[in-house]
Amino acid sequence: MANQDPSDLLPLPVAQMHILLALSEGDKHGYAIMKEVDALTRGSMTMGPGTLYGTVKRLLKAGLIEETEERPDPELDDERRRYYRLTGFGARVLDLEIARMEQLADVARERRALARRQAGLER
Amino acid sequence: MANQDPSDLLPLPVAQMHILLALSEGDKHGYAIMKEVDALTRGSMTMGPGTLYGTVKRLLKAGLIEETEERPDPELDDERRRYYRLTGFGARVLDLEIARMEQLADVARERRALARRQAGLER
DNA sequence: GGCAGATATATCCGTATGTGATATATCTAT
DNA sequence: ATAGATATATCACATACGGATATATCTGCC
Repeated sequence: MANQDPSDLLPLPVAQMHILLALSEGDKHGYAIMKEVDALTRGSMTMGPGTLYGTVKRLLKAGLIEETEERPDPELDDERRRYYRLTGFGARVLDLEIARMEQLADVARERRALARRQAGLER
Repeated sequence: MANQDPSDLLPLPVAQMHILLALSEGDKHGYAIMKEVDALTRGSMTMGPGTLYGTVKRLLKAGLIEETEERPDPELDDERRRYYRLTGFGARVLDLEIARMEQLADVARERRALARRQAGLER
């Protein structure tokens, strides 16, 4: 456990960010997370099993996600699955990471616009 | 060289993103880049020399930045410095990375807002 | 002149992260 | 029954990051 300051974990590695985001919709099992990432990025980011299961292990260890015993309708279920859930701590980290990305993207966009304007004037 | 599709390089590692961003303001030498990153993130991200020089090497190799012979006023200069410049290719990659971050942050914010609303209703 | 501290680059090494390949097994639809 | 999708897991390699260390120069100050 040992839940430190969530901002210590920033910037969050991309794979971790994507998994937390997928789980923010609700509990999901590993394979479903992979599909979700694929869908969300319209295929521009494909997360293979190596990245997925390795990263899930790290997220569990860091307490950002937890495995849950709750399972959907037995009809829809599949024994093999292992379901994961975002913890409160994980949600806090995710929110901070989103804010970090937004801030950085904002500053970056401004700078690039300025740079393009200057390049234009020099011609 | 071998300049492939810039989108192949996404997502850009954080350190690479920050260095490209620093250079989007104009040519800079390594140490100045470190300071810039520190300033831009208000100290929340400190880039040490290991990360800096290692990442610069990768960026050069990938053709995202290049070393320039142009130097400022001899009065302001320092022999030890090595100046770097964003290449056209690097600028394209940076723009794509900014767009990726914005898109992801937007979707993420929406999802989190929705999740919070649902958590509220369940109470 | 000499000293202290900031500036500047560079490399090393351990750790963290990411990815493709491979393996194994179960489920689903035909 | 069998083919292909679903599902988890691990391995080995590659890339990325970060602290520590080393070396040297510059700048301001006394």
